[in-house]
Amino acid sequence: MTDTKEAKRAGRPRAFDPDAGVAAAMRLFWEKGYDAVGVAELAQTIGINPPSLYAAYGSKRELFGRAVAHYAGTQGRFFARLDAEGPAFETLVAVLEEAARSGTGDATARGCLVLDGTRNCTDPGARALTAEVRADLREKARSLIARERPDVADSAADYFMFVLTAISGSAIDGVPLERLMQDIALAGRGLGAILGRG
Amino acid sequence: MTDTKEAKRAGRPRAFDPDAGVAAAMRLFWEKGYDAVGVAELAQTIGINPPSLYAAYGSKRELFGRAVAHYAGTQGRFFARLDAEGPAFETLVAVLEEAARSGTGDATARGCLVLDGTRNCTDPGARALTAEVRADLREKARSLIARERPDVADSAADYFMFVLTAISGSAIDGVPLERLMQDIALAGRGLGAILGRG
DNA sequence: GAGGTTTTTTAGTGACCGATACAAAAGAGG
DNA sequence: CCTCTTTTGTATCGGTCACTAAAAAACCTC
Repeated sequence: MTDTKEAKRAGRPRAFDPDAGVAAAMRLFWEKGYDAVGVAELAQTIGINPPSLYAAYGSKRELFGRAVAHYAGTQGRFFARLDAEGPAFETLVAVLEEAARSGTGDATARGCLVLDGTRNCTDPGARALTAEVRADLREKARSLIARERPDVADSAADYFMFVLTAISGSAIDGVPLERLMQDIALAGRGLGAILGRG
Repeated sequence: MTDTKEAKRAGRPRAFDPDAGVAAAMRLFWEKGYDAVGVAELAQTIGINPPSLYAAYGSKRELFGRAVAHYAGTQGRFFARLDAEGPAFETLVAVLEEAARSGTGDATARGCLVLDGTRNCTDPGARALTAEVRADLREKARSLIARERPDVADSAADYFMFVLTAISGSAIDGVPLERLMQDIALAGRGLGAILGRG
C-alpha cells in the first residue's frame, strides 16, 4: 500500500508524518474509546483535514487498527515477558503489575485500550480488532503456564485475563496504583493456588 | 412531579405505562450502554414517540437514571445481602457469584449496567449516575466487612469492587458462567487471605 | 354541549457523525 | 515549459444525534 520508505515518489509530498498521526490517534482512542472519538477530532489532533486522514489511513476503523498495533508495541511491550523463559507465577504477577502501572501512569488515559477501548462500541469491526489482540494475549499466557502446568493452563489463563480485566476497569474508575497493587497481591493468591504455589 | 397513583387527573390519559417504559429502557441500556442507545430507539422500543418520552421522563439522562434505579431493584436485588447479618467472607463470595449469574443470565444483556453501562460514555451526568451506585455498593461492602475486620475493611472492600469489575467485564467479553465461577473461587483466595480465612 | 388540561402526533430544529467530490497545489520526470 | 501523480484544503454528502414547536386528540369538570 503506502511505501513506508522515504523513496521519493511522484506527486505532492505528504505534509505530515503518518506514524506520528497514528500515535496521536492512539492517545485519543485510549482516552475516550473508539466511538467517542470523531474523525474531525482525530484529524484536528493530527493536524490535518479529514480527506488527508482517509487518504493516509483508509478509514477511522483502519486508523484504529494502526493505533491498537502501536499501543501493543509501546504501552503493551511488557507483555513480551510472557514469551520469555522463567517461572510462570512470578512472570504473570509481574505482568499484571506492569499492566497496572501502564493503566494508571497517565491520568488522562487510564486503563487499557485493548481491554476497554471498544466497550459499548457500535462498530463490530473495531470490536473485533481489540478482541483479536485479547485472544493473542490469552494464548501467550496459556502457553507460558502450559510449560509448567499444562493441566491447569486454560483455567489459569482465564484467571489471568479475569484479573487483567479488573485492573483496566478499576484504573478507568479511578483506583490509584497503590490500591491496584494491593488488589493484584490478593488476586495473586488465587494464581498461586491454581499453579501450586508459584 | 408525575403522580404514580391512578388518580384520574384532567387531560388526555397517558397511553403507555411509564414504569414499563423504564423497564424496556433498562434492557436497552444494559445491552448496549448509554451512548449507543438513541432516543428514537428508546421511544420505538417503549412504543411511543420522542415527545412522549420527554414529557414522561424529562430527558434521555433522566430516563437512564430511572433505568439504573430499576436495575438496582431487580437485577441488583441480591446486593441487599450485604446489609444482612452473617459472616463477611461467605456473604461476599455469594454476592460475587450472584453477580456472575446476573451478568451471564441473558446472552443479549451481559455484564452489569452499573459497572459498565457508562464505559466510554461522553455524558458526565450519566457517568455520575452509575458512579454513585458503585460508591454506595462499595460502602455497603465496606461496612459489612468492618463488622468483623475494621482494620482491613477499606482494602477488602476495594478488592471486592476489583473482583466485581472483573466479573462484569469478563461476562461482557463472553466468558461463560462456569469459568466465572472458577475465577471467583480463585479470587476468593485473596478475600479469604485478607479477612483471615473467612 | 363548552372550556380546560394533558398527551398525542407530525414535523422539524441545529449539531454532529463517518466519509467524499472536486479542484488547487506541489512535487517528479520529460 | 508541460504532463503526470499525489496530497492538499474547501465545502459538502446523507444520516443520525438529542430535543422541541405546534396543533390535533382525548380525557376531565361544568
